Amino acid sequence: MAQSDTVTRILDTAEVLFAERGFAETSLRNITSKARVNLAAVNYHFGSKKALIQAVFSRYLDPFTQRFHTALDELEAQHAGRVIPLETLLETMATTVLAVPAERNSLKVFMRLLGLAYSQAQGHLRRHIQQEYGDVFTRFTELVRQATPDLPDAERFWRLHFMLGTVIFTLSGLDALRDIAEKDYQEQVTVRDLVRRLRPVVVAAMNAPLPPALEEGKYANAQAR
Amino acid sequence: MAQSDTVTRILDTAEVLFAERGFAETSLRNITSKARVNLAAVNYHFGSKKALIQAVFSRYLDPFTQRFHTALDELEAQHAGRVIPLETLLETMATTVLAVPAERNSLKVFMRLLGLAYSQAQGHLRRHIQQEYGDVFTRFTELVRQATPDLPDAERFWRLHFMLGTVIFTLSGLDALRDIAEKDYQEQVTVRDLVRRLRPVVVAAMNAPLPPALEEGKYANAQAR
Amino acid sequence: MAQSDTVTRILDTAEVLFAERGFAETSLRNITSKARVNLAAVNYHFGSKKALIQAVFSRYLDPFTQRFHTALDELEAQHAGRVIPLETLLETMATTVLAVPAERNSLKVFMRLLGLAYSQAQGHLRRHIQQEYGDVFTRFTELVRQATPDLPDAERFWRLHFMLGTVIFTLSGLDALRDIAEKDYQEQVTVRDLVRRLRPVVVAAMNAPLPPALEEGKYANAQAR
Amino acid sequence: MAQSDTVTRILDTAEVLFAERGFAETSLRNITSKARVNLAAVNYHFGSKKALIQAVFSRYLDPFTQRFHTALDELEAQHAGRVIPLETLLETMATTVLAVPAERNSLKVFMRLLGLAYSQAQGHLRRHIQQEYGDVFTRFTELVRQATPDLPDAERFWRLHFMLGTVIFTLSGLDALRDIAEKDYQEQVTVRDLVRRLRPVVVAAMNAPLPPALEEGKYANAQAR
DNA sequence: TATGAATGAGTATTCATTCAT
DNA sequence: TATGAATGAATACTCATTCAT
Repeated sequence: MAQSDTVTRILDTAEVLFAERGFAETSLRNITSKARVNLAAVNYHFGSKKALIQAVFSRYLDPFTQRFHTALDELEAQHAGRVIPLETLLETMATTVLAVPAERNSLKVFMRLLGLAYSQAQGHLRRHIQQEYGDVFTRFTELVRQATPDLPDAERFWRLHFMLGTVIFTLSGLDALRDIAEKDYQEQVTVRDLVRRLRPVVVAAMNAPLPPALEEGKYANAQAR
Repeated sequence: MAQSDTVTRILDTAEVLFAERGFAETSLRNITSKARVNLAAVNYHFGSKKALIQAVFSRYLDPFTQRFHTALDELEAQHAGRVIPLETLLETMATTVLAVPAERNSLKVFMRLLGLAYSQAQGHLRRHIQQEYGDVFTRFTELVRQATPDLPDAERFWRLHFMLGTVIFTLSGLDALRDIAEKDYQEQVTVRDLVRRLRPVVVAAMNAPLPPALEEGKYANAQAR
Repeated sequence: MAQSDTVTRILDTAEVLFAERGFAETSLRNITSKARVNLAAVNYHFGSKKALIQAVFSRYLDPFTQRFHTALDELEAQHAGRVIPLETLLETMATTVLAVPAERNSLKVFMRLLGLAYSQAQGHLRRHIQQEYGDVFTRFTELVRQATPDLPDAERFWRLHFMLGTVIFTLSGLDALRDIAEKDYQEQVTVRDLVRRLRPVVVAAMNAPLPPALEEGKYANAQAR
Repeated sequence: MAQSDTVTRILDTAEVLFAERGFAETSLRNITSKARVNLAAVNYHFGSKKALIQAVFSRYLDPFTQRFHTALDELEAQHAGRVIPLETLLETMATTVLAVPAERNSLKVFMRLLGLAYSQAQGHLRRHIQQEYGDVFTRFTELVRQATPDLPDAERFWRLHFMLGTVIFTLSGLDALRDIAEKDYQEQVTVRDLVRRLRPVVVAAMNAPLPPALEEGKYANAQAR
């Protein structure tokens, strides 16, 4: 069996099982037996379960970063120093992030994985992602800053994360939600459809009025942690 | 050791560990040894690990449902058949959901637990929550429907979930985000502060313009899954 | 099955297998299956393989240290401040060290274990022994110092270790040597017999003339490591 | 990469790792990765791990036997039928055994290996050494017999092994002992220095008075094993 | 009512060796 | 001649659960 075959089979199987059941709940036995590959193959090719998890993500994120950098290069060239509108930035982001999984017919899996990356206690994964892909996000955030000059920095930070939550939560839980939606509203829901619904919501959220300033002392007793 | 003591100690320890590391990553040994309780005590008092997980949630959700029903009763009485404004509904929801954990000084833990309930592969938990607490949510959703008569049902369904994602994602990942925010913007971030920031965003999102209608056939080839 | 039963069975089996094959070459499976005990029992009762190894040693060394301290107390009382002769010290040491394994009918095993403790790469074991039983040895060494006032400290240090080597090497490899000896010299060799043979050798070695002093510069090119 | 290169690299790395951690604790992966050689190379060039262990020893013992035979030839020629004195025999032995590792700057490694050969459960190794190099030892023992005509055969047998123990134990554990000695006595200890200290001790031990004869029946109940 | 002991099934990982190329 | 890939057996250890007392 050629290497690429085994490695690919492991990655393909792993990402599906991880997406279905989470990292801790998926054993290497689950993966290798479903992939019809020797149990030791994971450790041989990847070194450890942690490294396998990271490899699963890299297969999506490596091409993503590359394409996203290219896309941002083009946007900057087109706008020649002028500010790139927020909607354009969001649109580009959405298109690019969906491109790779769309080609691989694994949108659902990828979205679940993204959700897991945030919610599961895989510190190593968060660190890996931060370290490998932090730069693109920094570049993107800076462009968003230029597109929303009236938003205080802290407010922009939080709103970006609010929207990140919206998107990841929705797309990663898509299966369950879709089932309910189709039953209740007789609608066929596609990812593309959801993106259509998300756009006005995200834009409105980013442009929402600022909250009232904090009044001094008002929250003196507030329990924060 | 009195029973209530043991049971409480187990629940207190379990919720903290679950929140920190997730369900699968927390073993009964972790819990019982940290709670300084016999290893068999969990199975003795709760029957199984699954039942313990559900009990941890019930301790928050039982008083919540009770109070939320009461709060909605009062709102309906005050508005005497007229529509309750969306903002009032959201405000009431936020206040009630935060009340119980606030009293127990465990806001952070509760939010993490909520996030886990959605992201971790605990089918039994989702079913348990749906079954035990589905009624209040149905009642709330119906009131929201009356408050947003112009929103198509399907659109309202999705937007509510978009916002659920915003809130759960943000509050459950609060720790990490707070660290970044405090480092970058020298702001002390409290849960109450975040709720203040969330309000205008959620309202704006719910009131965002409708997306353009789907064009017939446009997505014939759309890859949905 | 009572605890003491399982624990004892594990210890009894473990010491025999360790003595026969070494630590690394003896798996927990070997031990538990031969002891007809559940595979998880070792980890339950001892925590880890390392801890089991240490427990095997403690079962010999704990009573040894206790008895040796008592024996030295008595010797000091008898000699009332006067120097205790070297032969008496060595005799007492030999008697005490052999007493415990003799009672348990496991002289051979104990001697092999002592040999392993020195030769196998179990850093944790050396540390454990040093830490738990270092004090008795220090006390003994000091008495030897008083019994051999003419020996330079460094010379005494090395000669004690020379003799330690003699004893441990011989007794721990006893089986093989005994087989050869019995075949070649038609002698039945008992441990007691060997101790009889060892005594004059050890005494002569300790009392051997000092080596000629090192001549300056003579070993300038000596390769030491 | 030339074969000799690979083979040498494996042997060089293996002996160091074996000496540091023992045979069982050193995996072929450890060796090949440190030697920067293909994992399969050991099995390819040596056939098995056991064969590699034997090869490591042969690299020292083959030249040793050859030289030792030559040295004994010369001694016998010089003494022309007369008895060769014990000290001369021991001196020759010591010089020859140290010559090869000294040339390769690996005295420490070789001594550790010798110690391991005796203590670790490598039956195949003991058999291999016995079989390949037994003859020289037999020849040497016979010369020692002639040099110590008053010693009963059995006594000589045991005393030779006592001294073997002294030497191997000391030199193979040299590192740890040296550290202690240098700390406590501010002495730089070289192998040559130790040999100087060993000589009078070994001679004295071989010439020690005979032990008192066994009294009949005295040890009838002696527990030998 | 509570617990220490025990257990069988499971975990990730490492091992020496083989094999196709 | 040499090697990357693969493998089956083994490793120590952890798991939730059960059971006798």
